[in-house]
Amino acid sequence: MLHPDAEQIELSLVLAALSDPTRLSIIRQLAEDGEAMCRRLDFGSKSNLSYHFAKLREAGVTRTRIEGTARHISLRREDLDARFPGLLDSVIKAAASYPRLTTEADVTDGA
Amino acid sequence: MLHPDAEQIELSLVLAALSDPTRLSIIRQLAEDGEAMCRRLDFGSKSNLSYHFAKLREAGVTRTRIEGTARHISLRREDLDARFPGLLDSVIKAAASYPRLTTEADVTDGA
DNA sequence: TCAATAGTTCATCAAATTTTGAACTTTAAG
DNA sequence: CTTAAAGTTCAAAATTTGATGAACTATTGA
Repeated sequence: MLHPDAEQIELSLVLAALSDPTRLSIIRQLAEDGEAMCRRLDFGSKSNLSYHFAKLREAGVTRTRIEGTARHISLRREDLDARFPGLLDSVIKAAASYPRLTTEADVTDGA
Repeated sequence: MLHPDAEQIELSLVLAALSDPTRLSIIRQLAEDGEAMCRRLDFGSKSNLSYHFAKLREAGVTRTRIEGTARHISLRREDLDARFPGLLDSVIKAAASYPRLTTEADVTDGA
């Protein structure tokens, strides 16, 4: 479970991580909800979601916290703001036009 | 020679266009010099440079002005600022760490 | 202990990206 | 008209990316 140091975060990797529509949907969800768990997202296959989360994490865009068997994913806002001021905010605003990946669970239970 | 309208510019295409190190070098050069001509850039092959310029142009990041046989490339700063406020500025600042693609010509003649 | 849950890792495959060189188009110059 | 210069376009090769299912690891609960 690798997270790059804040200083090692590389622009081209961050932009590549953010350039995929699926991952922009994830970013939107994280920006709105604060933290996401894999199982709460509607997604084709577990392994593909795992792949996208790894892309974001390895680029330094997200941090993954492990709690039991669950992974809690959040944006590395401060690290990104320090390294690339303004970048994440502008992307988050623009990502509002991408669809959410919300599960029924989110709608029906109160979490 | 297609340029998307300002309103049609798509975030994921812009981020994909900006996510390549070669193109970040081009962006840096354009931000510093205002306009670039293909022949002024040190580059492996003409066709590959043409390809990278097309990527930037088709994503809406640059505008290409034709003058005789030469192409003059410039950033679409206003269009991008209107559509994704702050995005281009933050990328330009961060792109300063990518190498220039300067030719000898730029150094020796005064253009 | 046994089974279920949550997610990772691996192999594979399809699709998209990047690079190269050759052929082509257009403009300018002699 | 002929030639050269500046780029574009096309086709082929190399690389990378993204998707899928099966096998695997680790934690939780009965």
